[in-house]
Amino acid sequence: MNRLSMMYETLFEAIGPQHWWPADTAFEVAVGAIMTQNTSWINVERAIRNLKAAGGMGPRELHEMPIHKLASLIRPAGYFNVKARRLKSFIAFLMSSYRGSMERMKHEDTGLLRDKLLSVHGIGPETADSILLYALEKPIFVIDAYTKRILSRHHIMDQRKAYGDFQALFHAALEKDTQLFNEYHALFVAAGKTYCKRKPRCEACPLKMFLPSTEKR
DNA sequence: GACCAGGCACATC
DNA sequence: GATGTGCATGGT
Repeated sequence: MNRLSMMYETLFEAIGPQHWWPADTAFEVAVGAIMTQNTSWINVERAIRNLKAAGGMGPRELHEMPIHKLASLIRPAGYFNVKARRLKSFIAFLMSSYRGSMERMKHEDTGLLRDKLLSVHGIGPETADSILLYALEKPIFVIDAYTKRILSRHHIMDQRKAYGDFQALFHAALEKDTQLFNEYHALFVAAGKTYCKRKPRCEACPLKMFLPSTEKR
């Protein structure tokens, strides 16, 4: 059993299932993935509530909504002008390529779809992979700031290495299992929030057993 | 008041 | 290819 598998088992035992992604529909996952870029989830929840209250949490509704109205509704999520444009770009792509249907998008070849998502304005590797894994249930591992930080703290890979380098590590070490990837990434985020911020709390972290003994602070 | 949060596009070297 | 900057709200 490799180290990444053991870290997963350890986190799952300690923290338990995270039940990601918190959303009612695949489309809502995608919207949330764009809005949570460099933003705490609590603020995204407010924005999603605003959209729902305005009757706008669907591809058609958001496609027809004026961009300035969209921006004002998602204001609590921050970067609202930028994100309104990014949401519009994704929805235009969803409309033109899949007639507004996440289900039709799901039937696209995964590798090809990833390339297409990456070509949409405002969708980078993490957002694309979040949509693939959490909205479309494809076995693609999502790398985020917490994942990089935790692996870097454990000297498994330097934090400044590229997104793809981190992702390759997981794809090589683990079975391509959607449920496993779902849970593992969510556990990294949960563990990162609690134990691995700028001021780490390694003494309380379930992963401390994987640290060199000189670094357990 | 500083720092941070489930990134990305764009400019510049 | 690597590095720097703008985007913005809300919590600690």
